[in-house]
Amino acid sequence: MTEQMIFRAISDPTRRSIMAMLSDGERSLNDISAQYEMTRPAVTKHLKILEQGGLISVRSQGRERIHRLQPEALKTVADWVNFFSQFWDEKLANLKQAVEMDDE
Amino acid sequence: MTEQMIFRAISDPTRRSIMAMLSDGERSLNDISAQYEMTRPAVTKHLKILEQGGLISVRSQGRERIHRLQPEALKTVADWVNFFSQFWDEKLANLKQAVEMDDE
DNA sequence: TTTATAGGAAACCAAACAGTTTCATGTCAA
DNA sequence: TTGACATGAAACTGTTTGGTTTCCTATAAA
Repeated sequence: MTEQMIFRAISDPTRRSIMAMLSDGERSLNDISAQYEMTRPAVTKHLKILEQGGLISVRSQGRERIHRLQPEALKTVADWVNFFSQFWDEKLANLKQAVEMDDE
Repeated sequence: MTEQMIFRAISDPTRRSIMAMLSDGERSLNDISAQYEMTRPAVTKHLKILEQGGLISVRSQGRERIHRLQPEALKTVADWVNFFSQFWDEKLANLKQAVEMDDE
């Protein structure tokens, strides 16, 4: 679950689309692959990469595999973007800093 | 400069490293490639991909090519992450929304 | 206890990617 | 105006990636 695994996982449009789908709730592999034109094994590979990046979790339920979004993994990306945000939006950066201070 | 071009650009660790370097100020190709073990043409290719994603701009100055960070391009990524941030941090999401409202 | 359903695994493929080497071009400085 | 320097461009290469097809396993339902 390195930083690179996360950036790799979100670099593909299909995988970002799957994340959006899962933001609406859990889905089985069948449910997910039904939404795409590619074959089921192709979707399986995308899900594996998302799981390796920590962006989703998977559990078995009977003969199904249920996939759930793990959005906290995106904190890594948020932090990375936030470092650069200071160069384009001082106000937002300051507010974010305030929020982080407040958390401690 | 599609969303995909941006996500592609930031998916490579060398390119993210170059962005960090440029956050400190403009750099020529020579300055940049001196920091990496790979050859200059390899760095050139990375810079081209960053440029295509709108993350850097390039200008000629004499025989040099000066590269400058364009962090605003990361707003696209920030927006995308922010959509998911509502699922992990309500407080931060609300504050961000307030900032956006305030901008209009 | 068959049969249908949900998924896993392996072998394969073409295209994209990250890198190299080699050579050409433009600009600055003696 | 010659030499050094900064870069561009093209051809090539090995590996990764996103996809396929085929076959196998496990669970649920008839």
